[in-house]
Amino acid sequence: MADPSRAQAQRKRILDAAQTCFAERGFHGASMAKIAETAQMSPGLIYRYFESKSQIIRSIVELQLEQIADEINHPKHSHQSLAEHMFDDFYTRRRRHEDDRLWMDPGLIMEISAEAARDPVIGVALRRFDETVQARIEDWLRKPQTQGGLGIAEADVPAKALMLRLVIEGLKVRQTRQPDLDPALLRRCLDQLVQPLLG
Amino acid sequence: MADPSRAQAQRKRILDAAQTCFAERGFHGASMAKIAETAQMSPGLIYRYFESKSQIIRSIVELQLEQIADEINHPKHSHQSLAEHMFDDFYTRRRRHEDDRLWMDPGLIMEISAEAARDPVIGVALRRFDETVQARIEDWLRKPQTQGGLGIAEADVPAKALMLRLVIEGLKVRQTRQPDLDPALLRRCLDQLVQPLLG
Amino acid sequence: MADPSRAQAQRKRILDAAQTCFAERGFHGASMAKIAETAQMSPGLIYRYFESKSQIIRSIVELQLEQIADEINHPKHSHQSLAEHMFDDFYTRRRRHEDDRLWMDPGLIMEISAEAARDPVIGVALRRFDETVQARIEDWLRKPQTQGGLGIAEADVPAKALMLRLVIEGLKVRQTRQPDLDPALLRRCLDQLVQPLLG
Amino acid sequence: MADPSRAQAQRKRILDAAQTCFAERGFHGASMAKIAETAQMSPGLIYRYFESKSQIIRSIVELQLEQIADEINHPKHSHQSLAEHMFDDFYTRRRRHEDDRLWMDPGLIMEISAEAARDPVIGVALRRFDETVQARIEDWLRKPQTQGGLGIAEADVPAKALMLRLVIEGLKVRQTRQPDLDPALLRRCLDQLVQPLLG
DNA sequence: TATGAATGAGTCTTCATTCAT
DNA sequence: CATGAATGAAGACTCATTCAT
Repeated sequence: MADPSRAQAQRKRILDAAQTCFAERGFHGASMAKIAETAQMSPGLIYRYFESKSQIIRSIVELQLEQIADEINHPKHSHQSLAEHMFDDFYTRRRRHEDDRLWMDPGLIMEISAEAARDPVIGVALRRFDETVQARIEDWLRKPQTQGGLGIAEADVPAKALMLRLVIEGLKVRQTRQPDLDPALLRRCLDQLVQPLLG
Repeated sequence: MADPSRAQAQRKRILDAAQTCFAERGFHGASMAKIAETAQMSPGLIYRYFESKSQIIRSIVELQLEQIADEINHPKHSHQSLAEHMFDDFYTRRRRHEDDRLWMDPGLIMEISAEAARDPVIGVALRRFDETVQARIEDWLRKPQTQGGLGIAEADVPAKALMLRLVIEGLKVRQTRQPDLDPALLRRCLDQLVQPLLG
Repeated sequence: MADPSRAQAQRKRILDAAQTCFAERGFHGASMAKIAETAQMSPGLIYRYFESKSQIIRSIVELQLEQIADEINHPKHSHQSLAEHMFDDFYTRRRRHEDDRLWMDPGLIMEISAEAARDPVIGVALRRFDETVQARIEDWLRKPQTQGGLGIAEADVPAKALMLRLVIEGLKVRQTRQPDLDPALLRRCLDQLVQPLLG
Repeated sequence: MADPSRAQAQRKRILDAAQTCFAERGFHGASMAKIAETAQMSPGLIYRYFESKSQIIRSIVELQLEQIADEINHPKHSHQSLAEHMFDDFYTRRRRHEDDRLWMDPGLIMEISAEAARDPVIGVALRRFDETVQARIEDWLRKPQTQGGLGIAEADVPAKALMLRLVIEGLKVRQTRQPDLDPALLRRCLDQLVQPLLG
């Protein structure tokens, strides 16, 4: 009677609901009851698919981090200019992924960073994914432009990858606090920041 | 016999304890009982000096933001190269201010950003201080180098101020997640980022 | 499976327990824990059915006031002599209504009067019900005896209604303080008071 | 060093303050801190003169009851018509006694009645004073008019004393809930009630 | 599988009372 | 005698989790 695909679907419903609630009210502000209501199921049922609330938080964190990692060198972005991509990303907060969950919700990013300092499991996960992302960014930077990369010299890769991360993460913070930032200004800023990255 | 200096000292004890607890467990993970224990006083006593837990959170937030704002154009940094300053800051997480409270605890920065999305009072405070900081950074950028500024042309000031903020805030995030980042790498990265800022 | 009748039954259990506790220890002397224990449920469960303790108090107040208002011109009393009715009422403190809750608990009446001076919601409710009761008493006084009223001349109605209320409320106070009052004495007293009311 | 008159004065200050606070917020709504503030002294000092808060409540109750008992056959009222006296009393809620404490604050009367059902000491005190008052009213009723009494026949005294009490206590309740009652109406009502009392 | 009522430990907060000064 | 800071035991209320149905 165990239907793995149904179980999978239920887990997804829960995670979707949890993500929505967490983005709105934070990990600690969102109650299981609210998550259950959002998922249109009973609170008790959630515990058939997740051991505890912190398991849900950890799953959300893992999913978000995976999505970020996937996004970094996603083919559809490789032909875009880097600045353009970051620019577009900034103003499309509410864009939804194909699985209907928000992609890198900036509020969640802050929550995750804060939670990482507390839940050691999340801390480890965050650091592990940080490394993955780092590796992918570096790959992307050093891959020749003919293969969708930037073709940067090996010696410059680590520093430039770090530069990229600083700006990307700084953008996430700005996105949370100043989502209506003047687009023209941001565009100019990003162009100036990215030029030396590529040059 | 109402001793204002004692009251002040008690408030400080409470804020110090709260900051420690908040940095360790987050605003919502730290209980008043734990804060009281850390401050070595009874839970009830805290309420002689603060109306509620959220008043304490708001006080912490204001203090942190004030410290950041003060630090931005502190004279002792104006003669330092910008990259050097940011570099030093990164590796001195546990440096304590003269009043013995941690200066810009990176974990707290994440908490504040997360909390701002929930507590509207903190949201407003954060936005107000953002504007203050923005103004100070711009002042600093446009002030002639003879007066300790960077002497940047007016037209470039807004974009460069934004660049600066992105990198600063990106550094805060990195500081939380990767405090043992290779110093040589960071140094190289910052130099490359800051050069175009000044040029 | 949301069972409205169960919810109704639970609300009743809570109100019954609350009324018992309030009558014994007063609105402020009765703790939610004690009410929960009396209702044989956990404290948390109460909050599924009532928003707060003061909502419970208000519900009790409303119920008591409704019962009083209902009782005033209840058909079964209209054919009784007025004095007889008041007399009977005095000595049946512990009589329970068909819904098993005490009817016009005299201790509660004092609590309500005291609380009305503090909780404005209760103050308003009390004044509103006062008016309702006033209107019903007046109706009863002026309705012809053939219809179960007293057939009192319109000009005399307001003063006689007030007389009635003074005596009724005075009886409530006596009931609290001197429940074992000599029946024969009370009977004689009421007869003398009511005669001029009717005459 | 023990100055009995000073101690007496301090006790009075405390009781005055307590009465004010209790009348405004009830026995349980008034905190010791508020009473201390009203008495313009420190909370700690109160405990030099009273063992506990409930001792203060009991003292207040005793004082109120004594004042009521005293007032009943106070010479200055004996030459007044009874109805007139009750009428005057109704509309002079804020009149202050020579010792500056409110006389028979109606709100307090409700508090006391409610508290009597809870604190057995107060219950006993209330019943004891009830008896005293009863005796005094009866004395007054049976004393010849030449001596300031009403000269009522012995056989009628108990019932008429009870009638008097019912109306007096009913008036207290009305005073709490409907202090702006139409004076002409009340006058008419009282006249009709008191006539048979005297006749 | 699903419900949602029920639990109870834990949270913030208040306040009568004590005690060092 | 007097202060008021300090205590700590409740109190109202919340919410993750369980379990009978």
